[in-house]
Amino acid sequence: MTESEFLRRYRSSDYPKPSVTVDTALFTVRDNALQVLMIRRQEHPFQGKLSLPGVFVGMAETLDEAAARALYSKTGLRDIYTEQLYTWGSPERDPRMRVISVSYYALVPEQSLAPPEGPALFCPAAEIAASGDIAFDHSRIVACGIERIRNKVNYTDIAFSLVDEEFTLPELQRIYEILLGQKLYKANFRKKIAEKIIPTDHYTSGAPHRPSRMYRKRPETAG
Amino acid sequence: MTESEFLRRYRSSDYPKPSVTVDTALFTVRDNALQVLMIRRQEHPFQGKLSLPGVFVGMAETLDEAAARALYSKTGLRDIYTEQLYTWGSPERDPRMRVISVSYYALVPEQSLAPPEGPALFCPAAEIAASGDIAFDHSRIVACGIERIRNKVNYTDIAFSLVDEEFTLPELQRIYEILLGQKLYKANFRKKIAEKIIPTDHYTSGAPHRPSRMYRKRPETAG
DNA sequence: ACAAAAGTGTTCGATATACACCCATGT
DNA sequence: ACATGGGTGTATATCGAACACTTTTGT
Repeated sequence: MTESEFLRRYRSSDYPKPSVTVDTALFTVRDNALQVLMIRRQEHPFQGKLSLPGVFVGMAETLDEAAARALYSKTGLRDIYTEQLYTWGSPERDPRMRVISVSYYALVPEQSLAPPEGPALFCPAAEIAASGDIAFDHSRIVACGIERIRNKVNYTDIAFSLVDEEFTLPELQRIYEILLGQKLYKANFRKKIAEKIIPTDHYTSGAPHRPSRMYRKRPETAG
Repeated sequence: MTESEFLRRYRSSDYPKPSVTVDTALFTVRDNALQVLMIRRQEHPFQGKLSLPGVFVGMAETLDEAAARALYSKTGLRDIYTEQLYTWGSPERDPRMRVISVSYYALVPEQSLAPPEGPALFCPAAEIAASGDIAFDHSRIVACGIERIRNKVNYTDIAFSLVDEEFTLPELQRIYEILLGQKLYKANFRKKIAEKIIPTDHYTSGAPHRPSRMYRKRPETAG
């Protein structure tokens, strides 16, 4: 039997088929805290509880596309920093039926976000991660996202995804401090990121102290 | 409508349902190289090509259980170090139908493995990752596993999963060197792992040089 | 005695930590 | 003038890279 013949005879309904969703934790830094976009559920199951924005994976889209679709529908934003987190497959995680959830996280600067509307709202991520009253296993997904972010801050440039295109170093340092959960020394911080940034000739103004210079992220040097 | 009423009326067949598999890359160090267990496919699709051992996820089992099941059926081993890698969801990755693959990797010491039988065989992982002639996207999964291992070697204890319960430091160092792809200095290596090991009073013998002491892994200190 | 590999102490340089000080602005 | 936070130089501690040397076995 040739491969094409095999494929013609193949009956995919012979195999068990769970549903697959993509649930996305959208993080931003607001009010000196890492916050995550949650949805107050209007429908069963878990009506009234908070959950992450999620979509069923369409039969013709990739998982990344499904995540982008979910984010676009909630924020109107495209080209957000997005990364797959983990896949959750406990048979009891959804009371309706067997649902396997591929979780993603995304990072956006606060400035690029419109105020959330309708059932969407931002919540301190640490509180969601610690709460026992969140829909599905989404509390654990948020916890997983926080951990991943904290791990990657020090050896990648993900923190830059949380500031605008042009930013000051005090701003950027505050982001690092919030993600790491600790104060950093100004001088040391600047030495460490010096190679990752490019100065502009813009300065802030209006504050009752010395203006701060604005910078851009230096494009990654390949190799 | 109450939640239980909602659940009674819910028709899960209204939603798209891809198939979900778990594909597991079982790594070991053999012949001074990182090797991975591959299966020569007896059936379509990709008949005759190499693929990773995989199973369809049963409707009542977790993903971890599916991975353990796949490993047990190929190796007869239980309680192997196993970790989820990444989930692959391109619509074209399987020519039969839409299949989403949750990939895992596992690490075992060579000594605990029986010689592979039937269509199973060990292949140098780097070759599989570089090959363009592997079934599905399994070449990329292996590449992803190699990268993950290399990243985790330095800040976790995964290398210990590749040696027996009792091991010598030259043995362990060779594992590290193979995973990292570079020679290490004996003295520095020993200083670094000194806190992770406990000496036994066993020694190797028979070799035409000084015997080496055997060690065990020190149990993780919580906190 | 010698080869071979196990095992240990010490130096050197890079990096991170900590602190001290200067600078520019609004009030 | 001064309070406030932006911005920079310098000393110290810590860690890893590199090397030199000693030890124990089989032949």
